[in-house]
Amino acid sequence: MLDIRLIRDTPDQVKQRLANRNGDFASLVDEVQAIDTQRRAAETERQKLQGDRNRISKEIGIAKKNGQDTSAIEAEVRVIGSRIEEIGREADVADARQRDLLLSIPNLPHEACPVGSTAEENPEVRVWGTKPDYDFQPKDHTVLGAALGMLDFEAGAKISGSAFVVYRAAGAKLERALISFLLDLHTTQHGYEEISPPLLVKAECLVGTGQLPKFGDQVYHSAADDLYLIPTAEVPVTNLHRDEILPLERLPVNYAAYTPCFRREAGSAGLGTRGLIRMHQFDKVELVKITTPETSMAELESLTANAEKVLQLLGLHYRVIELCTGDIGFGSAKTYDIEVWAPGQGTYLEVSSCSTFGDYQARRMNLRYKDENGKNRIPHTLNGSGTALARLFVALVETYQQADGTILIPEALRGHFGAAKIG
RNA sequence: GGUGAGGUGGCUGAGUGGUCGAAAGCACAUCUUUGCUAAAGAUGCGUAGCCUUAACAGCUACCGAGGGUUCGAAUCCCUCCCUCACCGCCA
Repeated sequence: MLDIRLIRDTPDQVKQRLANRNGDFASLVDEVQAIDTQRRAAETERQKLQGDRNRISKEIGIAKKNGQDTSAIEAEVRVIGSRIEEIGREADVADARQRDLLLSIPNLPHEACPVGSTAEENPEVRVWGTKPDYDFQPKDHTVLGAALGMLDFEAGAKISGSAFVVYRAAGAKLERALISFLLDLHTTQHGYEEISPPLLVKAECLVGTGQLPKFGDQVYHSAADDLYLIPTAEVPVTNLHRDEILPLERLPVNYAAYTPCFRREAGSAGLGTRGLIRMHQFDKVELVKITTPETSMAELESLTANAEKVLQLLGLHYRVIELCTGDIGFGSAKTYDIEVWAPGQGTYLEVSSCSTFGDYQARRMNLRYKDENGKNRIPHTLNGSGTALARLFVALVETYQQADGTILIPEALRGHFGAAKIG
């Protein structure tokens, strides 16, 4: 969430920067300011009255010790007490309202984030490789998957409904090989610590990373236990340090985690899309960093580079685009998307989204660190997919398909997969 | 799931209704002294909010969480959570 002081001191600048986003947040900013004024007035009065009560109660204690009658003065305190209750209720209501409002205001786009309103205005940052040529018509991964017995969408639908899939045989093994390939790369080459977190988390975690309260309809929820299925490993992994004060030596924190991700995709365009492109459950290796504010921008570049390395090693053509202010996520200050080329689709697929959240998430989850002067400061959090598996699977299978219907396994993956081709 | 014990500041640990935000020790920081790879002493040392300021200071809240009793709660009552031990069950 945003710093209330920033809103208090420079509301117009805050509004101006939010105006570059999609949606109208100016009225929320006004409302927060109004509530903040109310809250502080009530808070000040409450504290003054509490001070009075503390002082007088102390006097009562002393008087009683001296055997004096205190009934009159006790009655006086009782009046103060009921006033404290009254004004305290006001203060609490205002406080809760202020927090709600702050939680529903998105992050300020970073100055370095290009201004724009739609995805069409996202600048392309760089391109790696070229679109491969085929002397045959490249097939879609669903066709290849069915022919090679790797993907079974009917079984997925039968067991769980639409947008679920069953990987089988070489498909299941390829998925598993990709997961360990990604984890090994990031842990041994890029310095990340491997994390295997719970897949069910408490509501506080989702508030911390920003999915709640606004996007509650997108996550699966177990009502009986009030636990949520994670939509991304970002949630449990970033929240590992919720409510903590990290020593400076601990930074930067670098975590890599493989988890399945669960998303309801309610009202989402493309949910009916054929194949693996948009599923309710998919695998992903996520990279998470916690850094000092000074280094977060540089860390965003290295995080993105770490994710790109995956595609380079696999020999997959991709491009990196930068999201404009109208297209970045709720909590993000700046985001790069990595899109891999899928020949069977004839389009680029987003396989990674690398963002810095500035101090937005850290503030929500009360995460701090001690700086060199021993002062508590708010660190920056970053995350990026390294990468999403289902779409990587699509790009890989479609890119390396051969005229005879077999699929070549790229050199870098053969050790993990244990064979040079499928079919 | 059952029974028992317990949750106090970075750690250990005292504190069962009234100058307790909390003794003491450890750790840490600064200073002093003796001196040498250590010792002694002094001082400081939680978090957040409010109000203010050039700065200091002041006030309020926080002793697992939330309620309650009371003029006053770390301390009494209720609910919940967590940890540990043993038992049961179990991948």
